[in-house]
Amino acid sequence: MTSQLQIILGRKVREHRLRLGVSQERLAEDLGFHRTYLGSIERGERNLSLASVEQLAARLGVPPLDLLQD
Amino acid sequence: MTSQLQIILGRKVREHRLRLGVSQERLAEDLGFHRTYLGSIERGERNLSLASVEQLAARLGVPPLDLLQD
DNA sequence: TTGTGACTTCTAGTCCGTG
DNA sequence: ACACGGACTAGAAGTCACA
Repeated sequence: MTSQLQIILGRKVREHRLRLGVSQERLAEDLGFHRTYLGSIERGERNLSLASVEQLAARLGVPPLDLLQD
Repeated sequence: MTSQLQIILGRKVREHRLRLGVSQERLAEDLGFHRTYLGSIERGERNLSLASVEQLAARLGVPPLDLLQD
C-alpha cells in the first residue's frame, strides 16, 4: 500500500538534497543512516511513521510539514 | 518515542469526533476499525505510518494534512 | 553514484477482555 | 462511554552484497 504522502515526502527529500548539491551517500552519512535507506525514501518506497518523519525533518533542519506538502 | 505529530493527530481526530457528537465506539465502527484502536490514536499513543494517516483522513473525509497541523 | 533484493530486529496495527 | 493490559501478526526500521 503506497500512499500519496510517502511519494511527496520522497520528492521533497530529494529536492532538498539536490538543492544542497550532495550525493545520497554524503547526505545519508551526515544524517546518520545508510545510503540505501535514504535512497528508498527518496524513491517513495518507504512508508515512514510519524515519528520517523519528524526525526528526519529535524535532522534536515526543516519543519516536518514541509516534507509532506507540495 | 512519542512524536509531536502523533499528539496533534490525536487531538485533531478527537475534535473531529466531538464535532460530530458521536462516541469512539460509534465512530470506530463507522470507520471500520476497533474502538480501542481509535481510543489510543486520540490519546496520542499511536505512531501511525503515513499510509495509515492518509487512510484515516480519507475515511474521515478530510485532507490528510488537516490531521497534522493545529 | 544510485538501485534492488534479501535479511533481521523492532514496533505498528488489530483485537480480546476487564475495570 | 472510555482507558488500559496483554497477545499476536503484519509491516516499519535499518543494514548489506551485488549490480
